[in-house]
Amino acid sequence: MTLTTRARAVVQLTVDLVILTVREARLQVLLVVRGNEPYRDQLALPGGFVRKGEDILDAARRELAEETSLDGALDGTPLHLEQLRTYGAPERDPRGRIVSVAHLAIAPDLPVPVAGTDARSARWEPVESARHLAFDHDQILADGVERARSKLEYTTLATAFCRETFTIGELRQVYEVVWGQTLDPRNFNRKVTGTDGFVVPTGEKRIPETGRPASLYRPGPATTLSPPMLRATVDRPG
Amino acid sequence: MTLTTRARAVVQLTVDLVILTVREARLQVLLVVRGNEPYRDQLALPGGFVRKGEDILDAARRELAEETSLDGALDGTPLHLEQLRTYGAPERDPRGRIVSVAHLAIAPDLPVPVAGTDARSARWEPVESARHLAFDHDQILADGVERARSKLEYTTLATAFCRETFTIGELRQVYEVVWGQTLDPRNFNRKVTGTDGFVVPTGEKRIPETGRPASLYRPGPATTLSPPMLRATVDRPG
DNA sequence: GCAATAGTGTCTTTCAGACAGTATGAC
DNA sequence: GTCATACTGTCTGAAAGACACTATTGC
Repeated sequence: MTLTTRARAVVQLTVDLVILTVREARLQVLLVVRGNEPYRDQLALPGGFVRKGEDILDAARRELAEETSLDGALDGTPLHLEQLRTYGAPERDPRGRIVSVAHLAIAPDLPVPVAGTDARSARWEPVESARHLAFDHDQILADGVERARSKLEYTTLATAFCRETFTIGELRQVYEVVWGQTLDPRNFNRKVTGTDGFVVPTGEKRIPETGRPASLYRPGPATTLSPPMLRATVDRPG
Repeated sequence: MTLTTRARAVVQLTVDLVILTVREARLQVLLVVRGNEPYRDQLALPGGFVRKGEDILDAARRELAEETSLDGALDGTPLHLEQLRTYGAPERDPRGRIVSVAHLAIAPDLPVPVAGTDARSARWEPVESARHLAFDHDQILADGVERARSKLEYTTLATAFCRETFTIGELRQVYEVVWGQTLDPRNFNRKVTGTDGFVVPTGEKRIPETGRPASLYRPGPATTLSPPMLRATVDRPG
């Protein structure tokens, strides 16, 4: 039952994190097993309370650093972190009125054992099989994935999924995995290298176990893509 | 000075509204003169406190209805209302820790005197001249305008600026005013009528004071545009 | 030379961008 | 017929989509 009164809501604030990566050719999300009630022993998105006097984005950065043990940066390249949206249904948390400002983080394929500073076990899970999460985290995850998918279209976000340097093939795999569709390597190559400031060649090559070495690139100065990358759109009428 | 402690933040929640419309061939925003401290007698975005037990979106709807005297709907067409982003810098409000969930609302050119239910004077102001607002509302307004601009590209949001029925010329004016650039009427017409589900003809015509009558349309079922409308992009490198 | 992966060139089609003239209604 | 506004048709250029072969390395 929901009671609405004239009284002002007084709430506690949390940040929740949708941390996405591409691992083993799948889009995966970082989940934790909750150590406390409510939803004890259930899977949830990492997150925590905003502290008194702490900025919301700082709180998200703090949680991200704790969960990924990376201080929010990898080899000097800061992880992508942006506010996603705020979830504040009155009954979303049984402990009381707790409003969560969800954030979206994009990480390269990190060293496998991602250990949080606390004893909670953190693990990567493919987004399709990440279901029945605690609270309204199914919804938050879905919104985060959708945001990532659409930002690949008109921004250079895809490079945030890659390590400091990467091959065009790796970048293409990011698109293929996040969008769930295959892309023509020739057309992709033409588009990426023909878009000013998307990627810049390092001049070096990565030698694979077998096959021809691939040229390495690093992210360019551009942040937006125009014209955008196009994916086969699924239009859902109102 | 900002003090960060281990203690959890306890905050009050507000909703602020960026209500945009196209009036007199300009993009305008609804502003109110604050009746109370802080920032008394200064211009601000309309908004108010979320009530105990009240959902955030409901609070935004309530404030929107109060400010526009339209109960969130015009002739049965609900006004467009979406969450924009959350602003929670610790010092953003001198009264204490108050976190604001800003929303973006799009309205057609409403009947001129927009009177709030309370005695505060509300008025339309062109977005370029809406400066020096209370709190961090300059930033919120800028973010709202930017959101509206970019959503015109890949969604059918532009119809939310129009009344129940509209001419292609009126729709084009929305794009021109919001983007601040002129568009070729022939190319615009071809694009809009050629995009499936964007607009549907009503079969009626609007007879102007002078000149040839224009065909009327109403919004179609499509919500996203693909391929998107393109505006001349200003790329800002990272 | 064989296996494995990287990388490229051309044709076709679609669509954006530029541009000027015709149509319809009121007076 | 004049004024004012609505509306349309064609050409051009850019870029997406489809498609198959060559290049480089380790073995």
